Amino acid sequence: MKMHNPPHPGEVLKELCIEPLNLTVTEAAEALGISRKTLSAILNGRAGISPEMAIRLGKAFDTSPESWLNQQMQYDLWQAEQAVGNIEVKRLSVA
Amino acid sequence: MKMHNPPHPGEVLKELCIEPLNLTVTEAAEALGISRKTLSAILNGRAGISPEMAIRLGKAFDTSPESWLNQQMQYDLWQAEQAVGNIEVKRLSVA
DNA sequence: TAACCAGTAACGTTATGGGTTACAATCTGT
DNA sequence: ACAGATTGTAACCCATAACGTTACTGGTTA
Repeated sequence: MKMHNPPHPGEVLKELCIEPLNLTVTEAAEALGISRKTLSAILNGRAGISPEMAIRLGKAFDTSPESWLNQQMQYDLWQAEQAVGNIEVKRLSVA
Repeated sequence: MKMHNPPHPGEVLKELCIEPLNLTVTEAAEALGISRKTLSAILNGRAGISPEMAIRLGKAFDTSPESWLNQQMQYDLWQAEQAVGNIEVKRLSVA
């Protein structure tokens, strides 16, 4: 039932992009055109990947913005499912 | 180059879910457990699909929350790409 | 020791989701 | 034509979140 909680995209960013290239947070932030604080927040899971940030990451690391936003979506969805236990919604489908 | 602007998920929701079932906005909002105003905003493209809303839509219409969030992601990404013309980002990839 | 690096707290700005209430316009059925 | 339902939307409130600057603190290293 795919019950594994998805990693925060910031972790992936750190482990797959920043660390392999031996980049400091300061350097990376500068290259991305954002503040050191903002990147730090992302890397430490205290901020999500915004659409604009996904574009920046895509350009910097030559990846697709969608891949970043997809990870973020999986993460957010998981969080939301945990947060709201069972919402009361009437079924409206034909089934 | 896939230069078509993605439809707002609200349009899709209206055309594929609300209208086919002959639901009024008021009824649908009530069934979803949200305010009429909130649903109206979504249907008219003035609000996006939040993760929690995607869960509600998934339960109500027996669809996957991911499908709604995916549409929202495509829409947001396209908007962001239009908004920020060309952001200045240094390339950090190995290539 | 001095320089750099990272996390983070404090503060402000802007944007967005969501709720309630209320009003005006439009259907719709009797 | 009149009454009720339906809808968009404005006004106002609240909470959250992204982003920035400044500044402090602790750790690492040349």
